[in-house]
Amino acid sequence: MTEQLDNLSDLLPTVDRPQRLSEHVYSALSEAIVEGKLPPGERLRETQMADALGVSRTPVREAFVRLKQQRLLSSDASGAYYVAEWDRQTLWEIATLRAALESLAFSLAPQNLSPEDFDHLEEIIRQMGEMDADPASVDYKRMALFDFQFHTYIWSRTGHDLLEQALENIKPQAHFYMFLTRQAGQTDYAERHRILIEFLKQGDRSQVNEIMLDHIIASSEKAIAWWERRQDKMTEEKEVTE
Amino acid sequence: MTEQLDNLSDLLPTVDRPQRLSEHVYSALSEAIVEGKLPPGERLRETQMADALGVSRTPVREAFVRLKQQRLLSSDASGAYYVAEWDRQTLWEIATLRAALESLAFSLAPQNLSPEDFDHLEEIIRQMGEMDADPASVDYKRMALFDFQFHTYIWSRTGHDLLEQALENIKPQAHFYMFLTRQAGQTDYAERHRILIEFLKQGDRSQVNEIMLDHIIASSEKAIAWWERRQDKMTEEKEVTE
DNA sequence: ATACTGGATACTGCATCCAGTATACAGTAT
DNA sequence: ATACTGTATACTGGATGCAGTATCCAGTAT
Repeated sequence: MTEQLDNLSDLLPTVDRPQRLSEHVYSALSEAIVEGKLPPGERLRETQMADALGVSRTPVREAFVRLKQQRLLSSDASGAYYVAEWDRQTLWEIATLRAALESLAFSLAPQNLSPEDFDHLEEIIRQMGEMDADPASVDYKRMALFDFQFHTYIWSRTGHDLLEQALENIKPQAHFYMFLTRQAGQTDYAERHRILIEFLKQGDRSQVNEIMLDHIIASSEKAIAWWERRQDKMTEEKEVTE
Repeated sequence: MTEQLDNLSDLLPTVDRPQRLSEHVYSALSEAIVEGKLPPGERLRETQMADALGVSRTPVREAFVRLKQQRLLSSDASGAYYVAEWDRQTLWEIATLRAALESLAFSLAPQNLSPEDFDHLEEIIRQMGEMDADPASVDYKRMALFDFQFHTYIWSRTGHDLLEQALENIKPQAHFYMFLTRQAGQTDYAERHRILIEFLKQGDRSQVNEIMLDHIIASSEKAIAWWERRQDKMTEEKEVTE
């Protein structure tokens, strides 16, 4: 047993360590909040949540803290946690912040994009196009998946870990935003992303802000209007129940 | 006792709640790290830190998690924590990310700035000028204070909570960066901020990126060079000690 | 009935405890 | 001596315990 095997780590698959429980709790909660399964304003209790998920309070606590930082939860002076109630202002903040970060991403990525990368991105757009063409088949979750595949791919090509993480952090909110625009009837995802590819290929870098503002914010009014209508409806229903 | 006092909260000073312990731990650690009191690469143990600060492990844990998110700590697969070791790449990431966020801040703030706000900002610059004029008296901590007063004031005028928080989150890193540029001999703080005021007053908004890149990144090479020299020196010293 | 007050209940923040795993070290074999 | 291996120690993630405080509700006074 004295042979040299200095490339062992290349040969063997890495054992995947069990994720931290707080990660699970975090993703379960962020998904539920974004999809509206946990109604805005709802109070969340550590104990209750721990019991529901079959874990102790510690990981729940950690997830709560993180969700609060991301504005998916809010908390009052006494420390009680609530599902955040978003309004026009919040949605605007999310959109503008994301636009600023994506601008940086899109101004950095081009220098690291190979022809193969573009093939990959175009394949994603092709699939988006299929869904756009047949609105009946539209499944917002699948479309969201494509959208995020596209954007996270760009993020990974920025060579900028901190930026990548910042974008990752507002992903749930962006996800929610996408959920809205889709509900509001948007069906030109492929086309809108094709514009981005064009920009990456040969765009004028100084235009990056306008491009991103258009991509992310332009459709916001429609989405927000839809959101506010839904809000009203939910409030009514609540009043009936009570 | 039936008089009406519906403006009670205006009359009485609010009782200041005791801050969370994890906040104290967080700020103590971030300061220590930024000022190099905790050497990069140093392993930090929850127990040790808890004992040192006279608290239990729980708040220390919470602070560690937050510091890790902000890249002030790193941790390996086994979960052990270390003071982050920054390199040229990290410093570049911090500077570019901050520039992107400040760009957004500086494009939003002008519409909310009153003449009084400008008076306030100019007063800060005046004090900076005094320190610049007399390099011998320079106290980096005091200058950092002015710098942050200036910037956080802008942040608070953006009307964008999420952005404000994002900037607040990279404040320790920005602070460290400032610490570097100061060591590297920069003495034109007042002048550099005067440019920003000019921009806020009447600048061409589409130039915001260039302005911020200049303000934040232009001096980075000097700072990074200084940093790398310091790194080398510290490594040598360490070798002597060992 | 409505408004107030006191006490029971419940929840959060912090401390401590426990289990599983990594690290350090000493003893053994080469 | 150097390399290996088994054990003892220590550390982290997660569970639980405890104290202080907020919330809820019933009983009393108006």
